Amino acid sequence: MSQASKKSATKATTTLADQVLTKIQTAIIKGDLPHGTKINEQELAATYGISRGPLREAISRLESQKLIERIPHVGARVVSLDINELVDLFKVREVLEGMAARLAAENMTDQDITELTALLEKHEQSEQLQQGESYYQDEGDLDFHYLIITGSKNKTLINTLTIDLYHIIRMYRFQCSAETTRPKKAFKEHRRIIEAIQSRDGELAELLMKRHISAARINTEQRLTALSSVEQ
Amino acid sequence: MSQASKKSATKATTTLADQVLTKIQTAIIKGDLPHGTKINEQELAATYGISRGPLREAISRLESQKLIERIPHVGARVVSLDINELVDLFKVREVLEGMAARLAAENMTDQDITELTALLEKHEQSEQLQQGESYYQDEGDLDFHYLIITGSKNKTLINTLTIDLYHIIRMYRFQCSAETTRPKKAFKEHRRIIEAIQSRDGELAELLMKRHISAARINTEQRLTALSSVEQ
DNA sequence: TAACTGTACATTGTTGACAATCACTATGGA
DNA sequence: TCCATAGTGATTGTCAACAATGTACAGTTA
Repeated sequence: MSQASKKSATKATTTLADQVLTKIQTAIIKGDLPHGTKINEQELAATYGISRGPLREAISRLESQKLIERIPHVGARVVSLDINELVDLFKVREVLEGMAARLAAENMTDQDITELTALLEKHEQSEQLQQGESYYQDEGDLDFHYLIITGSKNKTLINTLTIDLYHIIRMYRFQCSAETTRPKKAFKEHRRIIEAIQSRDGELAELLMKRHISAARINTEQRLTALSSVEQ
Repeated sequence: MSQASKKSATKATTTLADQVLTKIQTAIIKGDLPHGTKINEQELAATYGISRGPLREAISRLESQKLIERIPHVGARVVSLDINELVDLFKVREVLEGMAARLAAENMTDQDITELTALLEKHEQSEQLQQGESYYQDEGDLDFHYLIITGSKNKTLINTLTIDLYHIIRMYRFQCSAETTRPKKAFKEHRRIIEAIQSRDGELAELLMKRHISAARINTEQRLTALSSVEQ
């Protein structure tokens, strides 16, 4: 009965601002709203068929997710990726997700770990199926990291990573198709991390996660510096 | 002198939402709006003499600063401190500020370090003057940490610590007068951290900062568990 | 008495109009 | 030609009224 009242929560009883928020989120992440795009309030409001009120609410949240930047009386823009800032982000990720892996090894329940291994096996299959296609692998990789983050059971850590930092990471990944060059390596690294968590070796899990992200960072740096030198 | 510019900026050409934001911030941090207080929009709007529009904007930002929590169609409440969550926060701080100290040792300019040592000496004087008074010491401690955080020159790290996490830390400190019991110890720890940064020893700076925050956490845990057992 | 139901009230979500501010252009002067 | 400045248009900030939702209370029924 209480479920009957809440079953409609699927999409019926959310607020307008929430609905539009997710739409704009995906638009930014997928690149439909490219970096640096000026956000015109009444234009966007008209696009989504809502008033400026809820739109501004959505913009406010997007700002807290670092997906857009706002200047008073001037307006909002989709955040633009600077290589140095991206490297900074990776370094913070390295530390925080390393911590998450350590805590996950300590605090995950056995069932949590079971789910994690199941996810890994699912990746193994899909990876064999679509070798070059990095799209799903990327989303799967995010799921992997997400499970470990939540497995840490540290609320501040979870919020910081999933709310404050991860949206912009998703954006970057989607638009740069980050892991295309090293999917097999990344997959092996995932497996080792899980093994460390299974054996409740927090220290090792932290070390491996740090290396995993560090490798991704270096890979990214090389790609982007090469890219920017071509542009010039 | 940065505080002087900050003061004038408050009333110059900021938006209404901004002005009210800072007012509510301090109200929450100082405890004028106690933990768990329901936030009534039109009531607060009337209090500050503004409309509900800018007030909702301010609430939105307070939410992103973790000072209040919101439920759609129900309302907003001032966040209430749970001991476990506070410990979680400290642990994340430990890792991130440790990282900040390491990066500060690597990236701070000589002038940055000069300012840092000047701050320390200022603390030394004021500490001798007002032994028991923890008020200023707390704010000074925050300045110390703030300088090191910004000294890391890592934008993501700076934003995460100063915007996403530090407001709630300030709230806790102010209301629980955290460091009253160990001001001298804390001061010595500060000095050693600075020495490590001066000698550009990032590893040592990180270690010392982690210990410094860890000690504060343990101190806090003991105080709060004692407090809660008394309440029961 | 306890639980359920429906109604009335209070609060939040949404809207469109109005005011304040900024960016751009053109005009004038040096 | 260049710079400064004032005017114009567009955009954001603010407001007050309206709609939708949740909450509390009263009344009814088992």
